Order: sequence, then C-alpha cells, then structure tokens
Amino acid sequence: MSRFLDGLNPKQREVAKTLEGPVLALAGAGTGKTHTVIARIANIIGRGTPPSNILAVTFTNKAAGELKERLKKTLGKSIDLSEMIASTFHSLCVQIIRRDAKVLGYKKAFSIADQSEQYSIIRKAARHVHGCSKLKPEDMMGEISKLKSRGISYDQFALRAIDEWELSLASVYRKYQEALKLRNTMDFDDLLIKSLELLQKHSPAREYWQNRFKYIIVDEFQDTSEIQNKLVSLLAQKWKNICVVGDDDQSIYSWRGAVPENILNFHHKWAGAKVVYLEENYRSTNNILKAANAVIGNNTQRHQKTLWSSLGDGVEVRLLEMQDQQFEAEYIVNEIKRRIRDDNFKGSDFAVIVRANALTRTFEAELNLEKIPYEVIGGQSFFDRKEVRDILSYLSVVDNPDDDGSLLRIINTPARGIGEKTVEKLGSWAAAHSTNIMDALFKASEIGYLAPAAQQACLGFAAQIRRWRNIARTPAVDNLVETIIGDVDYHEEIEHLYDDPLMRSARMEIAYDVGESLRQGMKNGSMSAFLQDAMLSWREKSEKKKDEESVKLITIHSAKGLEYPIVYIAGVEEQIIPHRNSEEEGTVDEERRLLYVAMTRARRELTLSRCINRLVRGKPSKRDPSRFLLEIPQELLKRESTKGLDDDEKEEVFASINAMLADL
DNA sequence: AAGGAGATTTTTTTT
DNA sequence: AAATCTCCTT
Repeated sequence: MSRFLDGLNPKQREVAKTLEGPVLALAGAGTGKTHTVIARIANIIGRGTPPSNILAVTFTNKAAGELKERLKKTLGKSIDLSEMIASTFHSLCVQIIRRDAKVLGYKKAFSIADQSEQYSIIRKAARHVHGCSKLKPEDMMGEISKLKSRGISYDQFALRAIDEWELSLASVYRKYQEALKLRNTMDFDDLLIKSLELLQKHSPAREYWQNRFKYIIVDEFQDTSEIQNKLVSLLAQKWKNICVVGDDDQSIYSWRGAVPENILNFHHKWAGAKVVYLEENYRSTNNILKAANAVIGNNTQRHQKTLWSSLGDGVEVRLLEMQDQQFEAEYIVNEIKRRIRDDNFKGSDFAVIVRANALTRTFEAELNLEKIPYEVIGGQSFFDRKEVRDILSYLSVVDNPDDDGSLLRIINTPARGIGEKTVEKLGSWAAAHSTNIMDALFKASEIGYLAPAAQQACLGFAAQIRRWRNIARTPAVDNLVETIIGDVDYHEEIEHLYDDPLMRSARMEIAYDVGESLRQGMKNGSMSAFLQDAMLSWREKSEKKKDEESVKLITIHSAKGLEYPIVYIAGVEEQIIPHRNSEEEGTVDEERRLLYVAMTRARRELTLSRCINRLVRGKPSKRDPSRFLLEIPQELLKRESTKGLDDDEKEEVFASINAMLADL
C-alpha cells in the first residue's frame, strides 16, 4: 500500500487508488477534495509514471500553482514536476495551440483578447450590421460566447437562425471572428475551440497529446462547458484514465457556458466509471452545515448528498439585521477589530464574502478608517490598471504587429499628435489595402490624405516601434519596458492624469513593475508566452503577497474552493442574492447554490447580514431579506439587529457588544 | 486635437 | 456613486 494513501478515509482512498479507468468523485464542499487529488497524483507518480504524463486541470491558475506546491511537499524535492501540466483549460489550450499555431493558420505570437477588446470589436462589427448598431455589445458578446462554448460556428448558427435578429447576430458573429483572425488574436473561447479543432483534424497533434496524458484529472468538473468536456474526453480517449472531481451543488458558472450535465452524465458517457461520493466534511461545524444543507435542499435537480462533520455543533449561525450598509460595515469591521485585538485572531482569519464586487466598497472604506489591513480578491487589480494595460499593449504591439486593438489603445498615449481623425484615416487605408494598422502607420508617407503633421507623427512613432522590435530580439529585451517608458515619456502621461505627486510615483511604480514581470517571464519563455500568460491569469498575478495577515474581501465566485475560519456574508437581500437579473425560473437555483458556496466557506463561525435600507447606485432603497434566509430553520439563526437606531444609540450598541466580547 | 461640462448609463459573477 | 459617453468650446 502506497504511503500516499495514509490519512485518507475509505472513500477518498478509493478515488486516490483507482488509477485505471474513468472515475467520478462527487465531492461535497470541504470533503478534502484537494487532499484526495494530491494523494492520487502522488500515487500515480509513486508507481513510476513520469510527471509529464499527467494532466491536472484546475479552475484557476492559482489553484494549479498551489496543487504543484503541495505535491512537491508530498513527494519531496527529488521529483521534478516541471514537466507535469497543471493548469486551467485555457492555459492548457495555449500550450496546445502554441505548439501547432501554424497548422491553425495563426502566427505563434498570437494575442489573447480580453473583455474590453472583445467589446470594441463587437461594437465595430455591429455598426455595419442592420439592426444591431443600437444593441449593447455586452449582450451580443454574451450570446456569441454562449454559442462558441457550445461549439457552434457562425455558419451553423446562420443556417438555423429562426428570425431576423438571429440572422443579424450571426452576421456580427462572423465579422467578429474575421476581425479577431486579422488581428492574429484569439478570445477565451477560441482557445478552446481551436484546440479542439486541432486535435480533431490534425492527427499528429492528437496523437502527441493523447499519448502524453496517460492520467487526466479535472477539478471543479461541474463548471466545465460543453466544449471543455469534448476536449478533455478527446484527450483521454487513448488511455481512458480520466478522473473528474466536482460537486453539482457548487455549479455557479452557467452564465459562462458551464453545463452541470457534464458531471450528471459522466457515468453514462464513460461506461464502467467508478462513482464515489465524498460526504464527510472536514471543514465546518454542524451548525454551519445544517444551515447550508437547509438552503441547498430546496434545489430539486441534484445528486442528493448530505454533508456531515465530526467537528461538533460549534457556535450558532448569526443573522445581522442592519439599518443600512454603513451600519453593516461598521458593525462587522468593529467586530473584526475587537476580536483581532482581544481574542488573538489574525486579520486573515476573517473573510467578508459578497455577491457583487461593488458591495466591497463600504467595507474598504471602513477597514481603511480602522487601519485594518485588507485585501480585495478579484475586483479591480494590478493587471487591470491603466498603467499595466498601457505597457502590456506596447509590448503586444511589438510582439504581434497584427494586434490592432493594442495599437489603437496606445497609438496616442501619451499624446503624440495622432488624433482621432488620423486614426480613422489609418484605419480606412489599412482596410482598403487589406492590411493592419501597423502597416498603415509605417507607410504613412504613402497616405496622401493624411495631414503633413500627422504623417510626421506617424512615421516618428513607427520608427520607435521598429527600434523596440529590434531590441526585442536581443538580450536587452529584459529592459524593454524601461526603454519604452523612457522613449515615449510615459511620465508625461502620468503627470497629465494625476496631480498628486504621491499618486504619480505610485502609478509610475506600477508601470515599472511590468518590467520586472517581463524579466521574470523571459527567463522561461518568449515574450508571446509572457503576454498570453498575463492575459489568462492577471487576476491572480495581481495579488500582492505582502499581507498574509489581511482581512479578505471577496466575491462568492472568487471564494469558490477557499475557506476561512470566520465568514461574514454581507447583503443577503432580495435583488442581491438572488440577484435582480437572475429571478427567472431556473436561474434562482444557481443563486441558491451561490449562497450555499458562500456559507460552506466557513470553518468555525458564519454570520449572515442584511440591511433594511441600502444605497443602490446612489439612491436609497428599502430592502427585503433574501428568500433564502427564510429557508433556514429559524431556530438555527441567532439574530442581532441595529434596526431603526440613530447614531448615539448605535454607539451604545457597539459599546455593549464590545463589552460583551471583552468578557469572553 | 484636447479639455471640460453635462448627460447618460451601469458588471452579477470570470477564464 | 461612479464611470462612460456626448457634445461643445478653445
């Protein structure tokens, strides 16, 4: 018996030791899923399989990194895991595509379009399609993305379009794809589609990857899309050693094309699959589980699972009923502060979980005020900052000349006399000569209808780009970011944007940080790889490692898979959860799962909170408690309230709570 | 071309 | 409330 199976319960052991053939592990929240997966992989390697023959697909790149870390600890330093692929579907696909980009008709230095670029392409495409110019690009993008995640091409969609609108959409879809192709760019969906296409049509690629992956593990299988399922099925076709792990109760990404049917039907698709239920929860106390089970029990379409734990009942689940969001934040932050100071807790023991990013604002303000270190996970962050985006666009322009999107972003940032009119002319010239905007920029002198001053500006910028491109081929690429910042006088842009000198230096710092990441990235890959990687994991990369002790502010979606000793779920109100856009039949179930996911993050203490009044987009509004609160047996909830108090009374309540806590 | 006032709209969630 | 867009002036 392998030593890696020690300390697993019988069910977990079943998953970790059944290496041959398909395995489905239905693992409830907190049932030691990751632990089991690690034991399984360690077991595979322990029996002599080289790590390069293993593929572990996780939901985020961060999870992939942690998986490898923990595996390294389990196996010891002597085992080299660098050839084992642990990544998201999207990162895996980038690797598959990069190896055979030419076969697919892309250049190796392809770019990956982020959401804002997707929107801008859609907007442009829709302008010329009858009836679409008024529609919101977000809505169209959503529809198109859904089609793509089901593997439906624009041709297929056009053929079965049932009305005018669908025909128009098909046309936008087509234009969108063509524009991406011209830019040598793929969007997130394309990464999956093109990989699948490659594997289906190009047998050398298929054989290479099928041979390579003798053992495949897919985590969070409930959140895979149709195309992801197809992809992984194809990859596993040769050896059929596929182990999927997931929990239908935690399926919260249907809006991104996830189909829970993948996990519900796995054992039909893979005949003879071993199905294992993991139900013993090692994370939460029974009071928390009882409340969570009560909520999720209201969903009908699910694998019946009942989590239980041997950790005892623990303290009661609380429900705070607060006057407004200001009270809510003060009450919770005050409590956190007190308990850090008096009860020997660290900030990192606490998480405030919310349905939507915007709800973290009040908490941020309050935590700032109380000088408690905190961290917003997800949200707006490093790679989303203008400075980072700008610099990455410069690099992308150097790396992929077809990337019109990035070029347009920085063509006049900082201002260099290439204004709107000029850009428009460059665009039409490029279109007329069926080339990219970069080409137009370089050939500005041939464009007669360009103003002389504009021509000069274009040629000047083109010369700079040429220079950077030469540098990119030399070891001096390590300092390319600094060179660019100097050449374009990016300081000017920053000075222009911010008046506060402190802010200015902070912003410049951010820009230079990209230089550091580039240096790191160049150590083990090309600039293309660095940029592609940045696009796929910018959220995770943005987390500053400084504050291990900080309170976490986090959305439910980002909190999936994580756990915290003490959890507050703020804003448990109608319109928020279930969200106002998800009140139709069928979508409420997913909202319920969201609350379930949030509740099951808690290890020791769980506090739900709702407000009576809340400012919604600047307007005060009366709030109703979430319908899900009524699904929790009331005797499980301990209520605390600041309903209808004025400021003085509020102070009193806080004081008495503090006194009470001090006594404990 | 660039800046600013005023109007308008809005992510729910993320690879 | 905040971010984005429109239109207007310089």
